[in-house]
Amino acid sequence: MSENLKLSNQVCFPIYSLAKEVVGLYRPILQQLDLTYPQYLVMLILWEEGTQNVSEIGTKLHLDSGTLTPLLKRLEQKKLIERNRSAQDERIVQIELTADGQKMKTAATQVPEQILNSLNVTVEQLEALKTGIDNILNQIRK
Amino acid sequence: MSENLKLSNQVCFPIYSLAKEVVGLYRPILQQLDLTYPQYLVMLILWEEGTQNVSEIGTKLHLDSGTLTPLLKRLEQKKLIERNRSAQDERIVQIELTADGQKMKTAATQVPEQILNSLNVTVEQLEALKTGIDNILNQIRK
DNA sequence: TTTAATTATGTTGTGTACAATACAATAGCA
DNA sequence: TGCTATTGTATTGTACACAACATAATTAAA
Repeated sequence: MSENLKLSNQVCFPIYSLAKEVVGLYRPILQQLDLTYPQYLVMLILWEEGTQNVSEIGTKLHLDSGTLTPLLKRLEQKKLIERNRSAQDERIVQIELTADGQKMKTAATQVPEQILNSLNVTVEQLEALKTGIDNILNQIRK
Repeated sequence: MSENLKLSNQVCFPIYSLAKEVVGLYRPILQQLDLTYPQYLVMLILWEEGTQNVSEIGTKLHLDSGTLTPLLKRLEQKKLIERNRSAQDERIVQIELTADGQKMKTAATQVPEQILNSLNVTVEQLEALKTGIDNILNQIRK
């Protein structure tokens, strides 16, 4: 196999591995909030942008309803969100923070700092990595 | 929130997203071999390095037995591998390619090329990304 | 040599992740 | 208005992914 062909394995596997490591870094930190990483991503969107449709959340996180529906039901069970059908269009389910969910935002402000610490790399390294990843994501998604 | 703190979200989420996109790129290509991406990774190891313990595969892929045992049983059902306990140490399960599994190696040589094409970026971009990812992986794992 | 610790794998439970499908509600159009 | 296509969500089935625990075999130590 030529060197170029090997390269795809040598890049794709580290991408796959790094994502698992990153989720693993979040795990003990988010455990204090009783959240998983995908659940945290949903909460971030609600904290930043307020009430959202299921499909809006799905578009932003690139997750489909088969993933989101059970995930959102778990957040609902924890009393962090409410799921209500829109009166105007009954197909739409609005996802809204509860008071508990809103309150969690304060505790969650500590998460990024803890992650940055455990990543243990320079801001310059992170920014370079972000640029490289965004380039490839744009190529793949366009 | 300071810009630096936002950075962790702005890097970690793209890492998480990119990994899903990459696995998604492999999906239609590997479908022709009736393999998933993690199954393909196991087959790659067996093609390159021959018979392995479960734990050796787990170490190389950073996967635990709760993931590997059912995955390996699925590969066994497809007659691509055999699982045999070692006579010397009966705790050890040796994972060995069948003739069918060995034969698949030829068809699979086309996979890296197809992935490189669909990634649609330059080799330089890929190598830069690989360097960035490997740096962070080393930091996290050390 | 009996016991204790370690090792290797398996099992169970929870939680993504996505394809395929279903279905109800809305929108667009003839 | 009625019909059709589209939209938004839910359901089902398959497959990871990992924590926690269980179990059996081996090794090490007293």
